Amino acid sequence: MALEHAILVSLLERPGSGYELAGRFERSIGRFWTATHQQIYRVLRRMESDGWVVAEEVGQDGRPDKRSFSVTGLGRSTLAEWLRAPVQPEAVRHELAVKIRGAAFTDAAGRAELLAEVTRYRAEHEALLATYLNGEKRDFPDPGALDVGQRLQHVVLRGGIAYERMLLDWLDDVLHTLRAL
Amino acid sequence: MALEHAILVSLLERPGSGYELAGRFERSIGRFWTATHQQIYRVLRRMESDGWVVAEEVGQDGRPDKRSFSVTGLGRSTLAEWLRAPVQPEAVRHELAVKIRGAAFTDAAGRAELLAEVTRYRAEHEALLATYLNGEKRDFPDPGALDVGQRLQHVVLRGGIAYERMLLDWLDDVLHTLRAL
DNA sequence: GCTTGCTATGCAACTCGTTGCATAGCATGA
DNA sequence: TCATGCTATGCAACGAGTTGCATAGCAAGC
Repeated sequence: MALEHAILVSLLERPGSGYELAGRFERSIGRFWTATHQQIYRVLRRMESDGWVVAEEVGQDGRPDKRSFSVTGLGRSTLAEWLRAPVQPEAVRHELAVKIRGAAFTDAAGRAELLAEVTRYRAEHEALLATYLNGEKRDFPDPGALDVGQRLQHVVLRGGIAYERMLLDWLDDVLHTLRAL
Repeated sequence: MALEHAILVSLLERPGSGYELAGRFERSIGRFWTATHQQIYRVLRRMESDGWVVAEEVGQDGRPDKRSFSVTGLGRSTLAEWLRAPVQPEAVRHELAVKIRGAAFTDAAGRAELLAEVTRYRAEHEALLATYLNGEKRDFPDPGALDVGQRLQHVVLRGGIAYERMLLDWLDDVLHTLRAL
């Protein structure tokens, strides 16, 4: 498991509350590690009791208090240790690929519906690519003048961009194949 | 959840036992949907009691009997229904991306170790790409003469190939970035 | 002769992830 | 004024996935 570590990285980049973290996991970090607020709160509580993070109560007027977390020395060294460990083989779960192979066992109407769904899915990822490219322009306008953290964030974002471009090309291939069936 | 559906597709392509399925999930299907034998046996039992698959006892000499499963009409229509449903947004879990962003919070020695790990990871995926390309040459030597099922299997394999090529290019970018830090 | 490995299936315990729901006050717009 | 939506946190229940272990006989190599 590594939600803990994704949270450590995010909190090192900037301390924040569980709610704020959930927001980041919807936006930036969620590009490469998804999590719901439930998971985040539960894991944060465990991390706090293990001494990886500490909370600071922040009173706010008009809304509930929030607990802003930051990473302790122990948290930092735990992360460093994890960074040294080999990358675990990923659990691949590509539903669309299953559906495409499954299309061999349905009729023409079913394949037509799949084609429509692939088209919708493609539009979704086209929009996502646009978001990434926008974010790149906004956050890394001058790639020559970045600090270490930014350069690493940029190379991860370039990975997302490369992935989306590859995906769009492949989806065109899929659409072509489905139409030619 | 869709392990059920991945199993349905695999059993429609060719009936087999839980053990055989586990093998396929290690090799071909596992490219886009991983599962252990435990998951497979448990889900198969549920699918059997729901009437999606039926088992045939096959006696074998010298080894335990096996139960070969095949898909029923109900299983087939369940799959058709699932094929019509929209693709669920995927749970992205890219550990390496977390580690790369985490590298901003470690020292030079830690970054050197990460660089070594990325190099190892790259070699692994280079080998995987070679396996895919070999499989393509073996299974689809004449792309003009394929039936519907094969054409769909081929386009999914092309997706795997495109993914691995993209990944290798990106890993080169990562290695370059880490070295230039 | 012994170990290792393959076919073949399964139990038990545990952790992780998901879903639905609850609270609570403020801001915003219809 | 009423509904919707945002900030902020949490419980409870369930389903999915992982890990360790167990059985059992045969084949192959050291």
